[in-house]
Amino acid sequence: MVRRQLYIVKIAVMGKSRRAKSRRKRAYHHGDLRTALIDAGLDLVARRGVQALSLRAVARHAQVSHAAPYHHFADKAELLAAVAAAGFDRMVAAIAQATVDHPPRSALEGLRAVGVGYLRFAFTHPAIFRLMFRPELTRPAAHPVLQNAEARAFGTLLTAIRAAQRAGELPGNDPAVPATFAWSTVHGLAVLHVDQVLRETPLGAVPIQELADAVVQLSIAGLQAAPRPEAVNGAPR
Amino acid sequence: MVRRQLYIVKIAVMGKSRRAKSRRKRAYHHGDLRTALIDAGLDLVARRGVQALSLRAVARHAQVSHAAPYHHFADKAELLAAVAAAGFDRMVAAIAQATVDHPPRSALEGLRAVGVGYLRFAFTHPAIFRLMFRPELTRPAAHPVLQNAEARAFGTLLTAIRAAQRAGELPGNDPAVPATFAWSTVHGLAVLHVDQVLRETPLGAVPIQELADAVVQLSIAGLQAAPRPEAVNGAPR
DNA sequence: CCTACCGATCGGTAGG
DNA sequence: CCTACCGATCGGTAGG
Repeated sequence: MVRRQLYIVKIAVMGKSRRAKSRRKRAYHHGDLRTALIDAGLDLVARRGVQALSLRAVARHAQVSHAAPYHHFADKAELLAAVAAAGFDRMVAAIAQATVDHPPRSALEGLRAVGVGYLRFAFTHPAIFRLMFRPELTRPAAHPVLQNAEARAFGTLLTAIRAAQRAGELPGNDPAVPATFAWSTVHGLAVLHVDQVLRETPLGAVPIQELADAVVQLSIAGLQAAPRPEAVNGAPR
Repeated sequence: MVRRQLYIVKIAVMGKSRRAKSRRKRAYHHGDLRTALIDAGLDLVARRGVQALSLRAVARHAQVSHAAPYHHFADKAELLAAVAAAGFDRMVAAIAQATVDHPPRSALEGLRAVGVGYLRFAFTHPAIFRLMFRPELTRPAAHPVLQNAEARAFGTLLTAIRAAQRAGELPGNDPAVPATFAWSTVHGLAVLHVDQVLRETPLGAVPIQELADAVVQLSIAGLQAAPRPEAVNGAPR
């Protein structure tokens, strides 16, 4: 307790003398370093990419020593998992915003908004998106915080599928396979774009937004057509 | 020239004395170190994952000093790009094998075989697959070898789509959007599985092979339904 | 929450 | 193709 007081005093003085140079500094020392580190991680990954996300770099970005994070996180993976979890929460917000921007007039349009929101988030925050799906950095199996955030994000998709099924706009009543398919579709486009793979193919010419709309559209078309597995067996349309 | 002879003699002797311990060693010194390094990279990534692919580790795995690779590759990225390119070639082979295993009776079945082959490769060689789509490690823009290999792989999909369009089994005559959609679909499932994301959702229960078949099926269904963009606007089936 | 320190690894180069 | 070496960075811990 006594020690903590001393820190705050010391830092307040430092903050004052350097205020012009880095105003952000003082804000990080009001007792919420944990949040400050997560914000620093989000900002750093957005600026410099996943590669730059060392524990020391995040600490530097938050203006603390590289030993400080260990006060709030067991190790590097736990810190990055928390950053990734924050990313999933932002993705959920982006999806919610997409349904606000284009109020759905049907359950299927609600589903489309989920896909559009997912892609919008990935395209707007490519580096964070990358981190969110890099299990060797975040070790999701060991970090319930991250798993829960993932579950919330996935839940928005699951809910939209279930709603469409209940409304009779999609066949079946088990959302598992349709959800996997819809997720695969938008996730695939997201990573192909974010990893700049499309750019190296003839497809690079088509504007990404056009591809995004088309892919979401085709995905829903596939879901609607679901209960005809024999269609592929060669019979012409 | 003289120097090279000396190396070979020296290594031959070493190889002899250690033959029981590492038979592979001698094979790496017949003048094709480049290939040996690529093979070592493929083997190493499969065993220990993308994380383990340092230039030095690859050299170690190939039983040469860590300076040796610079004789054949400008830097680490060029080596990893060559490994990734070899991965794309193996993927093309896997796709070809899938069409052999299940000879298509229609253009659409040919397209399905491409998707199944893609997924089979990803599931069989997850770590190599990961490397193939990690541009920060391979810097594809700087390595034509890799870009060409990517183009060959993508070409198999493009060809299958075009064939289906010409046969009248798929609508339209521009393969760009259908190819992007089909690729996104299988690629999305591949990375969600390889990155073990599905495992952390309720979907983890469904066997991956079942998901793979369903996703390919639904993808093709979406392509067939393509020319009805108004279908999503709420009209019940 | 900081300073100081550890061992380890890395990419790359000199120089033969 | 090797040995020896460089500078840099890293994750983590001691110890206060």
